[in-house]
Amino acid sequence: MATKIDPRPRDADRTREAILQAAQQVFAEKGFAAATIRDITARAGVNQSLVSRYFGGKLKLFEAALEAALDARLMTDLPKAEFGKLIVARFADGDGRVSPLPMLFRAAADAEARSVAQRLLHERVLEPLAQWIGGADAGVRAARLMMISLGFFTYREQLPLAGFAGAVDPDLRRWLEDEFQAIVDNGHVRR
Amino acid sequence: MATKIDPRPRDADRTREAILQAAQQVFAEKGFAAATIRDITARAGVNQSLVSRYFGGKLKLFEAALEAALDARLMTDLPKAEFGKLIVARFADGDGRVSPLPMLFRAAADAEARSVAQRLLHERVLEPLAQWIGGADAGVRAARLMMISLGFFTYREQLPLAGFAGAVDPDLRRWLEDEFQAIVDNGHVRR
DNA sequence: TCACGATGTAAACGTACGTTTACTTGCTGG
DNA sequence: CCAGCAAGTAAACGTACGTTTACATCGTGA
Repeated sequence: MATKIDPRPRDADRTREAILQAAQQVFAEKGFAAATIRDITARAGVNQSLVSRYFGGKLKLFEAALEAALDARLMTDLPKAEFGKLIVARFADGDGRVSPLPMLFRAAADAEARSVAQRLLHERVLEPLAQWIGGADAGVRAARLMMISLGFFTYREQLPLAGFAGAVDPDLRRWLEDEFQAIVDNGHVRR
Repeated sequence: MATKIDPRPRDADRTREAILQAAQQVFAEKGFAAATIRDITARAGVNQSLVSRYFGGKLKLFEAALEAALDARLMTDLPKAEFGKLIVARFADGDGRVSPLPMLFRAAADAEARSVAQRLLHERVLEPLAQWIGGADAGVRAARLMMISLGFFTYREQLPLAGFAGAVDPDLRRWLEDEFQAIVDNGHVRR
């Protein structure tokens, strides 16, 4: 028999990364409580015990996965001039990355995961967002942005209704674009 | 020893109702997966096996509880002229009833409960809402109303941030009122 | 070379859950 | 008065989970 070439030689960093990526997917799909370590590690192709070894448990893995997902800048990398169109396109059509938003609010069912999500949402999303928006009422405008985003995601991915699971209704899309654009412009919807 | 007066004589209907009310509370607080039958029945003061006996299982109990919570009209009982102010007051300040919205989206973590929530949300909330709003684009406007409501609840109760858990910021409140009012008026925000 | 730590695995453990079963208690119609 | 059914209970069952443990395997520095 030919010498077996192991396609995945022993590499702790690579294994850690594989677990982390699988965790991002599974946590985003199923939420914290419904996601199982057996599912995550199976998707990563590694043994289940490695989660405890490398991350210290399920909650710590969730925290690491959420933080990694939030590492990619979520909104503040877009040009303000066309923010509305671009952010709706990113949310509605996807851009290939795993969005951290489903992870954020699907985690809320579990009390421990919720407190982690709260802290990270505040530190990594809301504060940078308010800074990026700027101005006196930046906090309120960031909150509005967050509320609409969460509502959109909840409505679209969490409770997808008939006729809404696919493409977004053009009128609804235009309203979303206007709202998002108004928030970064001056807080008022221009119509 | 004096004769013991049982404060809760055998009464299947009363027991059923006690379970149903406890279920509404616990499901709203913890979501479907995190809520346990033992917790619900303990709060109702009855044996755990009665859930299977009276409702046929946890999922059926959830369906019954959600349907009962949705029985109270959620939005369409308010006068359209002051809809914005009143609906925000109901959402932000509460009106004593158990709101079905937390149940709705906290259920979304579980796949089976989610499909139940989807169907009931559509049948019992969105369709009556669109009918109540009326007009050609009633569907889109109902969707906007639902998105903002879900976003508000998610942001407020699910991921309560520092400074947002208590009273709602006056500016944010005004924005919410305007948005809600505009949806029932003509779909456009008047400013 | 080879012992030893790093890496990975399989199996077992303890726990908590939803559900079912066997049983007890209380009421009521004839 | 009492048989029979409704109502309620306690305990057990089967399962799935996160975690831990004991063991196997690989690579590498002295």
